[in-house]
Amino acid sequence: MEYHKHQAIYLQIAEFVANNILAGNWPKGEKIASVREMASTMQVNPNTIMRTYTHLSDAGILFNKRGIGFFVAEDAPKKILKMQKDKFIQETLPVVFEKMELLGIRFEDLKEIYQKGLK
Amino acid sequence: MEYHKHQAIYLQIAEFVANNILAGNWPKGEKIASVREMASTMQVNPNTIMRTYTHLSDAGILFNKRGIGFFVAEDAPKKILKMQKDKFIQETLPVVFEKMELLGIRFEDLKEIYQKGLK
Amino acid sequence: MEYHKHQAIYLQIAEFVANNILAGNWPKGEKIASVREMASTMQVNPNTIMRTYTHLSDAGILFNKRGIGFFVAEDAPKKILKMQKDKFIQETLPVVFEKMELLGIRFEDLKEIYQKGLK
Amino acid sequence: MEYHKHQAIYLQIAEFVANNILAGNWPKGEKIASVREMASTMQVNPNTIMRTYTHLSDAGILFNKRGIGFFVAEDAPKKILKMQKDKFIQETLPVVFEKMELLGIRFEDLKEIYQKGLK
DNA sequence: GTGGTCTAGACCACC
DNA sequence: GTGGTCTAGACCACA
Repeated sequence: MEYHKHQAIYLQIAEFVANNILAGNWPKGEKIASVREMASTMQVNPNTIMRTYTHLSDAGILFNKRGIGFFVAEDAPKKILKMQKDKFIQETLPVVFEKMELLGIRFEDLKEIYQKGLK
Repeated sequence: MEYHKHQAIYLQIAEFVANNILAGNWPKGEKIASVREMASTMQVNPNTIMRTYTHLSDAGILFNKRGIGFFVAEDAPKKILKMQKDKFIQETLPVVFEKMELLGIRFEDLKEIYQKGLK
Repeated sequence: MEYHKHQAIYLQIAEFVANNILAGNWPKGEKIASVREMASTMQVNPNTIMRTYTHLSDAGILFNKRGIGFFVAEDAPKKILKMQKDKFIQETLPVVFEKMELLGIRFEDLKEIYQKGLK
Repeated sequence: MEYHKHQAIYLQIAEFVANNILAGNWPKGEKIASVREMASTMQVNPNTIMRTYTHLSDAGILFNKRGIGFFVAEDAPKKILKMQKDKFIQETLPVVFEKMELLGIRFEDLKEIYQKGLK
């Protein structure tokens, strides 16, 4: 896997994990790769994977059983969607709106463009 | 200059030229580097620069006098903005709208988010 | 097909394509010959045909689906007429007006000649 | 000299002769090349040159002295201009007007285009 | 010298 | 298979 420099690697791996869950590759309730194993697969430091798993656990997408490992939470897909939605609203949209301002596109123009796109 | 592979080189150079004009480095009416000269500077084939210049001429950003060279058009900055606006509407917005659909964000939700961003 | 040297080959082929569309040989919405196929038929380099097709697409006479081919646009005949009209105004008329100047024919004389021609 | 097939060769040579007179290469009153000499130079049959000279004599551009040769008439340039003017009005303009009709350009549009061209 | 066109051949992404 | 881009090298008209 290639990493780009515009985002922390642990977040890029978090997206990778999330996408696998969404795709159904890793069913809910199932144990996922251990920190050391995943670190080896992804060719990064185990600490980085730990941050990824902790991050996903905080979001309720994973949960862990001490001494055993990390597991896919029951409603993981739903949580992932919410996570992506939040990220989209907090990171992507502001950039889009800023560029609109720069190019002189008013919000009112958006609706027209949006409806054209649906045709 | 580095080129990324996700966009044609001639378009990347076109953006480079446009940015220089917007920045005021190349005043309107002024002759810009000849095709061969620019090709040497940018380390690409003259045909590629020819394509860049023709592209910008079609957009009204440059004009040329045969046997003399290419020049920055009078209202180049205005045309560049229009070009960027068109590109944003035709390339960026569709992707944004598609992702909105995927994440279950309705167009009506946008207005609220937009107004929050202005505070 | 014979090519004359006073005009770029890709433009002569563009006219050929336009005439076929106007004549109804290539109905709107229909796929036309692929770049390589046409190149073989016309005995020119594929790049030259690519230029022809791109030129006609820029003018809205053709459109293309990536990986599939080029197609005749819905309102192609209308666009072709506009294209020919523009060419006539930008290329033919200036030459006519220049020759008028050379021969000492004033614009006012034209009207009389024009009306005689209608009889 | 190259001949194109869209016009009789004797007329093409007539234009050639006329242009030389207008350019001042062949001063008025001067004897021009004999029929045989010109035929050799132009690589055509003497009969063709004879038609050319007769045509120009009819128009008052040349005159001949029997047994001596053909000479440039006193007011040849003026006659040539009139000849070209007549040809322009009777041959060129009708074609232009016909094409205008075909392209949907009204005579009223001409004035605007004409004045733009003068800028 | 300038732009403009054309060829031959290559490689890529997408379908 | 399709279009799309790029290179290398050539030749042309025009100024």
